[in-house]
Amino acid sequence: MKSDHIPRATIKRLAMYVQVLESFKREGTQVVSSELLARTCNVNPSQIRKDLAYFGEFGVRGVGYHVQDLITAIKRSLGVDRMWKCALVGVGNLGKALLRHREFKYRGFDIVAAFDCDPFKIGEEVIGLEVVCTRRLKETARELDIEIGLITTPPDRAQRAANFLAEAGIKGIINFAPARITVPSDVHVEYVDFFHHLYAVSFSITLDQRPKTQPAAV
Amino acid sequence: MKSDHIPRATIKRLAMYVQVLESFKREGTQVVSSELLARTCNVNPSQIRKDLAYFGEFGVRGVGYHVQDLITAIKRSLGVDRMWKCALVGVGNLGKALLRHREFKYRGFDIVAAFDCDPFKIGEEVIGLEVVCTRRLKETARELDIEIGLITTPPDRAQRAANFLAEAGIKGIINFAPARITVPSDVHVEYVDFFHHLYAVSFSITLDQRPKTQPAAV
DNA sequence: CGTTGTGAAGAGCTTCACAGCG
DNA sequence: CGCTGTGAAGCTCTTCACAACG
Repeated sequence: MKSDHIPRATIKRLAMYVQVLESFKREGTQVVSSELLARTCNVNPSQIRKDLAYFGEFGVRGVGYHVQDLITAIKRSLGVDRMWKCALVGVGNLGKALLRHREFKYRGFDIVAAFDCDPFKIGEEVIGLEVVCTRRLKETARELDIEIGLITTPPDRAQRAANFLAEAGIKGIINFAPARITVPSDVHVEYVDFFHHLYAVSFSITLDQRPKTQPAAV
Repeated sequence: MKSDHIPRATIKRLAMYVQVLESFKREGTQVVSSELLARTCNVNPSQIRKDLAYFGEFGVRGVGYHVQDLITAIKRSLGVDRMWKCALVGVGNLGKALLRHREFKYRGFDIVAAFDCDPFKIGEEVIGLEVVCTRRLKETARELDIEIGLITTPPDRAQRAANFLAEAGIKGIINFAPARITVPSDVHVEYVDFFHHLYAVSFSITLDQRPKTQPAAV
């Protein structure tokens, strides 16, 4: 297969497969079929095989997939088989929480610098990382060879943070601020907004509870 | 229109529209066209009109949409025009961060109880909320009329938390733990895993940088 | 023999194009 | 006149069904 365009949804599922495969690994399972993995992930088995086929042939016919090998293969395909240096902009509640979150480093994303424009925060230390003035972002980021920026500012500061990051030659931005940003076309942006999950649950529950006198609705 | 099935993607976009509309409101804009909103959200204008049409006719032909009215209409459509009582299970780093996150209450999700099974954490207070033993979840949740559960346990405890929540008659679960869970079919589950955004950025950057000697590849 | 990998069919979402209407 | 609301067309992603093969 090895097609040239990979659906966004495939990337999302691959992340899920890794998650599930790692729990299989913890439980000592060495081999999985697409059928078993699919059941655990609530997707169609062919979906999994198709997703994997974008990147190569990782299975053994008649047997299935070797868990550890598949984890390795997916991680390599996604480019997370190495450490990415990240900078965080905006050391508020959310920013601090992310800085303290061990999972980032474990998953291959090392936050090596933290910036804020609040003079009261500059110089402060969060788990051994000194908060630096945002004005010094460009030089610091270049010095440290940072490739990815995490924006955790208030919404009205997000665009400015994005500008600084783009100027610093950063290649990718994950924006946790509830605001849209515009960046040069060579910078990849991802928006994190987990509230839509809360909204989705709220919506589903509300639907269930709305009286269904008329057959339509739902 | 008022169709009976609403795409998941529509819900996600509606959440984004609210976000963007609220920033328009902050800036004093009173009326927006689908074209302007679309440009800000990076989607197609008809997409927006179609998304809204699932729920009603909120616009004025020849004019556009009144910002505040549209916010209200979308929130009502999603069922977030009221306060939802939530319980949080797992008071670790992530759990504490969510408890401290003001945005939850602001967006209509009030975390009124926090549970953990670690005896050292039980009794501890996080922003004025006492951590309660998970074993008392069922009674407490019923007492407080809790409808939504947030799981922030380690992955191997997620299923147990889900079981407790389901038993307590909870209608929806947002699972922040990196693990799949199974619940009775009347419970709505949403998985929050923002790492797939990091993976997506990692993947995009890696693609850009991979030498394209052969036209196929990746 | 059982499971993968994959072309083809199918489903669902997005975009177009324009009628409808303030 | 301009923008919304919407049926129809277009397109992408998902599922099916089976050949390929360890």
